Amino acid sequence: MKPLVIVGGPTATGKSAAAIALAKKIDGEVISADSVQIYRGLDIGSAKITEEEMQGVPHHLIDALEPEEPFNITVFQRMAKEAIDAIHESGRIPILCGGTGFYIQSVLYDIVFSEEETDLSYRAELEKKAESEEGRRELYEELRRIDPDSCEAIHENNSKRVIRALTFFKETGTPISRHNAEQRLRKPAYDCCFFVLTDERAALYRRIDARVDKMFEQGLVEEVRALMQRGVPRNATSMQGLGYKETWAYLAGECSLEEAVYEIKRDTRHFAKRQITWFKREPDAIWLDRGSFADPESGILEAMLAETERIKK
RNA sequence: GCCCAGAUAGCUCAGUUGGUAGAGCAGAGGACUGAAAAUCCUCGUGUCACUGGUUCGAUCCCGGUUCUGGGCA
Repeated sequence: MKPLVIVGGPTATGKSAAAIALAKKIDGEVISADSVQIYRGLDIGSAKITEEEMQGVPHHLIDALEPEEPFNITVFQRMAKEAIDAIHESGRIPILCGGTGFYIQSVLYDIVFSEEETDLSYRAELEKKAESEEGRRELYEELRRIDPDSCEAIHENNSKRVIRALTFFKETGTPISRHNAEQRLRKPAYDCCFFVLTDERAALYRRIDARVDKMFEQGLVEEVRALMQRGVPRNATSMQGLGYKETWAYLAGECSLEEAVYEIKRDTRHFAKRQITWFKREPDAIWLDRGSFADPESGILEAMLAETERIKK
């Protein structure tokens, strides 16, 4: 199996810097597993690292899409696999670095998704139906008919996932619950070192608050204004990013700047919690807690180097 | 100084016609396999400010004290 290093963890734990430091030591290249940094022009709000910070280490899947373009896990998976293959080809080590656990998993386990959705009208129809409460109930009953196991796993209120289950069945003729059960059995597709950077909760939250304040000092409002003026639609995938949707609301006059800042900090905290939950399911992850090192930067690098010896060969 | 209104969960507040109390937010935990920075689920004991009194029983009624608003001087 080919080697792959993964650097995951919640936001604001120093993943990017750790990945670069490691890349320089083991002759690696970085692939970003981040649903917002992929977009050109979304720099401040995504805490995208700069050219200088990259220190000459090649980075993939950063600035790879225009802000108007849609993005989802299948696009990510395809692009990430292409990058990994190319890096292996050149004899170097790919380092997948980012906070989106779902994306990381899709690569590590090489999850199979269904074919491209062809009938978009069906999905639109379901989405319209989901706007009302009785419509949502009907969708759920429909799901119960075709795939009762999914009803066990998906809550009635989670119409996003109910809709996906229904469209999946329509496209493939098989219940998504069966498909998911199969995918869950997959084993890692790489010889992998999976690091999860973390920190004591209070320290993490302090760092998140500081980072959000810094984003506004750096001009997040201007960044979002420029995207608006460029004509990026509000419902674009890129504008769902934390910091972007709230700043947009502020610029649209829907809330005060203080409210926007408060919400970004709060929602980023919630997000960090969800990220941690995601990584906890990973059985072979090596957790590196910043608080347990006298000097987190060098301590984490040393720990990573010791582990990656195994896959370098 | 006087008058009025408050004081209940970390915060904002509701409530108990007297039988020791509950929402939202915050916080915590979880799910997730084509929007994932998305979407969704679960979790609520706190000297009901303090202190006397009435009462079988007071957070609730009455008196006093302290504090916080607002008004009048």
